[in-house]
Amino acid sequence: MPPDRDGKRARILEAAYEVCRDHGVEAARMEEVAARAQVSKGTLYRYFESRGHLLLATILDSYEQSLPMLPTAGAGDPRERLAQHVDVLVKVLEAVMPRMHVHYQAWGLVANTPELQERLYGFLRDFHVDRGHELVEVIRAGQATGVFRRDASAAALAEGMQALLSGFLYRANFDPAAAGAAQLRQCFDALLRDLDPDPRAPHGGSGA
Amino acid sequence: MPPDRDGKRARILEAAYEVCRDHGVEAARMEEVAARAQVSKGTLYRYFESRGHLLLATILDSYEQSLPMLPTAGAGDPRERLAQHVDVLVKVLEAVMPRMHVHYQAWGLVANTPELQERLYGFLRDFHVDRGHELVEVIRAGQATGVFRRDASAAALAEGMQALLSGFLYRANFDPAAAGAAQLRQCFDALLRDLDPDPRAPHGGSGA
Amino acid sequence: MPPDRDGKRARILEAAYEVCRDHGVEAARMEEVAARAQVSKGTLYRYFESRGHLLLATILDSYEQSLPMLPTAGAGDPRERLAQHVDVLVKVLEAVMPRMHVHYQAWGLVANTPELQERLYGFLRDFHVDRGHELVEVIRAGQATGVFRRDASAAALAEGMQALLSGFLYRANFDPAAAGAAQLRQCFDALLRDLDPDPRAPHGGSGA
Amino acid sequence: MPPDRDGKRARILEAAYEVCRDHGVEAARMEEVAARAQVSKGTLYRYFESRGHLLLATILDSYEQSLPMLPTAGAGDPRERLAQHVDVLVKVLEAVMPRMHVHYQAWGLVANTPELQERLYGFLRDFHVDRGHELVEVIRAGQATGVFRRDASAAALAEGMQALLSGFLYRANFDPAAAGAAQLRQCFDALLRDLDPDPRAPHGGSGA
DNA sequence: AATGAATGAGTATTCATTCAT
DNA sequence: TATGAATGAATACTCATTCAT
Repeated sequence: MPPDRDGKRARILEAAYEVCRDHGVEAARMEEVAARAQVSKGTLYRYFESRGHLLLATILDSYEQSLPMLPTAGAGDPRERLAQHVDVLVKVLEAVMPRMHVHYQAWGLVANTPELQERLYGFLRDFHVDRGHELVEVIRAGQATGVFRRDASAAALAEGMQALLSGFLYRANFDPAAAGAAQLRQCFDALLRDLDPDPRAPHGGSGA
Repeated sequence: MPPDRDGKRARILEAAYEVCRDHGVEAARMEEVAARAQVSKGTLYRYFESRGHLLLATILDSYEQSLPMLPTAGAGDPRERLAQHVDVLVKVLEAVMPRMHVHYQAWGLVANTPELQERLYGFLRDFHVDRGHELVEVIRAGQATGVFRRDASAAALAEGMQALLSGFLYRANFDPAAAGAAQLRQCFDALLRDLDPDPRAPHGGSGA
Repeated sequence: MPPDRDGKRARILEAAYEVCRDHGVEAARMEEVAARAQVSKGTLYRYFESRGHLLLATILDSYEQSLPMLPTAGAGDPRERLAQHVDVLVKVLEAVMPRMHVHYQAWGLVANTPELQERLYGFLRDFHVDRGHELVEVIRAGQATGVFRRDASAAALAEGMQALLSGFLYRANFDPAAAGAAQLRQCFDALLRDLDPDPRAPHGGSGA
Repeated sequence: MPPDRDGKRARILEAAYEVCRDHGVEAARMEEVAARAQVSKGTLYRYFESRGHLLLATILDSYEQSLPMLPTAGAGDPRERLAQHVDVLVKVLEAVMPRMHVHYQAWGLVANTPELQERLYGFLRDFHVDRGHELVEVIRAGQATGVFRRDASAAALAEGMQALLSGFLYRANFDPAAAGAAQLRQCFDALLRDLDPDPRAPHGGSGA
């Protein structure tokens, strides 16, 4: 793990992503990655322990790069903050979708290397858990102030929101037309109507 | 593709699934599949064009085997029929979850073979579309009879239900505790509360 | 370890020996061995676990092939039997000498593989121990009948004979002129004069 | 080849020997040698042309270091001088034995480089020839004064002594228990008994 | 002189696929 | 039809050596 003198590490990751995108993760050859990054094969191994480490790093890096900034959890109208979250999740769909083909191939990559598998799983777990906490917090804030129905399960809704996003990303792989941003937004609206205070009032969400 | 004299084809598929489950899809070797199926390697190629074809068939077969019977779309109380659908989807989660690792690992393999990719994607697309139609039909039936809120978007709810299931299956890979049947059911409940008839008149909310 | 249908195993060992002789053991490449044996690289691995196993087998096989038949330990004049042993050891020198360059390279080959090292060491140990027992037996027989001096140490002489041979083989590597058969025979004569019964009588050995 | 400012050359040779001893000659990497010698890899190449040259120098240096001072050929009782030689050879066995593994492993490496092979072989040849001359001289001196039997072949005995030592060093590699100092001394005794003056007149035995 | 980052040639091994029996 | 021995393409990784700093 050298201190990355000339942005080599970044160049390698970029090159590796391109190769994965063009040929598939499994078919990505170290030689081509090196050539695209304009470094030698040996240099690849100064920055990454093995092909598996490089490719997983590439995928995770690509994942993070494609994630828009999450809304900073601040004080404000919970309804507005939740709407911001919805906006972000929809943007995540749009940003990550083009890279889903590469991301999904990570599952095959890590299957035979416990260390890599644990890294991938840990990354995804942490990501979901963190985002889940934020969502729960926003919902609870709204329930506290009475703008959200108090009987609704904040946990279930937070998980549901994330599952909707994941489900759309999954489907985008093989049916992009059915997994668009507008459709996801509609699903969020339907799900979050559960938060409308009784007696049913118009939902002030981000609906079109 | 001989007509499967002695159940050999099924034996091969079962053996292939077991090998994939035990060693990972990528590490599944034809030799071991043949040995487990008690046939020779040559025989494998009488039933399947290539390793990729066998693996894809294994995934699809395993997918189909793990799907409980979908409720036959019949006439009945739409609320009850929808509840049956929910039950089935939850059961699908439980049935498919143990096989998700294998399913996901196949992604990278088929990605390198356009023919196989199209077959996998087509299968999944059709599967989702068919199930989506059934769900929409049930919801529309309920809306027609007035037991479901008419302003709700049947399409969005149908897609949302499927996305929730897919999202849970995705998350079950790396965080099984967070993706259990009870949690999925809660999400369905929250989402489908959107169908509760509005005591008041429609007000032109965010529905399409 | 297949039953060696067409003498393939022998062909491979022969080819491997030739490659080792021509390029050195360390530089022997599997590809060239396969080409010379007129089999594919894959076939090499059906007969030998690894390059190391193949090369060690080659060296040991070559060692055994170059060993003349040892005199059958039978009843007879111990002096004559001992002379036969001397003849054999001298023949061993002549037979093994051309292969010493290859044999000595075995030491580098096995250094990093405990299994192979143990095999090589065991082979050499057994070989020396067995031959040592035969020599000791012959000398003791002569001492029993009085044709050999009883105070001589049979064990020391047996070990000395073998050490002389090994020492000549060692020296033959870098100074073949100094390690010829005639010189070895002279050394044996000098050493075995220790067996002449006192008072000193002419030694009836194999001296020229 | 700088004049070895700070004992760097010696440090490098010592480090190289240790690495060879610990990991085997073939597995000895320049990087680790440099690290142990606390110099950079580049410095290694200021003192030694190549890895092969360094390794050969290491072997030869180690060989010379492990040799106790040979008895200075002076005037004195030839029997005593010969006994001193025997003592030295036995000490050589003890001193060199621990390093034999390294010495032997070098064989395969130098075999691939004619220049290095010739240097190693020349070194060993010279070493044996020089020592042989000393031994012959001592024996001849004793024969001249009559303390050694005149018919004995000084050349054969000198070669025999060296061969015994080499043979013991060889065997020590794989059967240390059988190649101890006491056993070597016994062999020397048996061989050199050939020098005992014959109480009776020479009878034209096998001597040259 | 010293450093150590970068280079890139070199090769054992695997395993899907074939085809003679 | 079934077999399984034989094939051989394909590739990650190492490490001696160099040379810009």
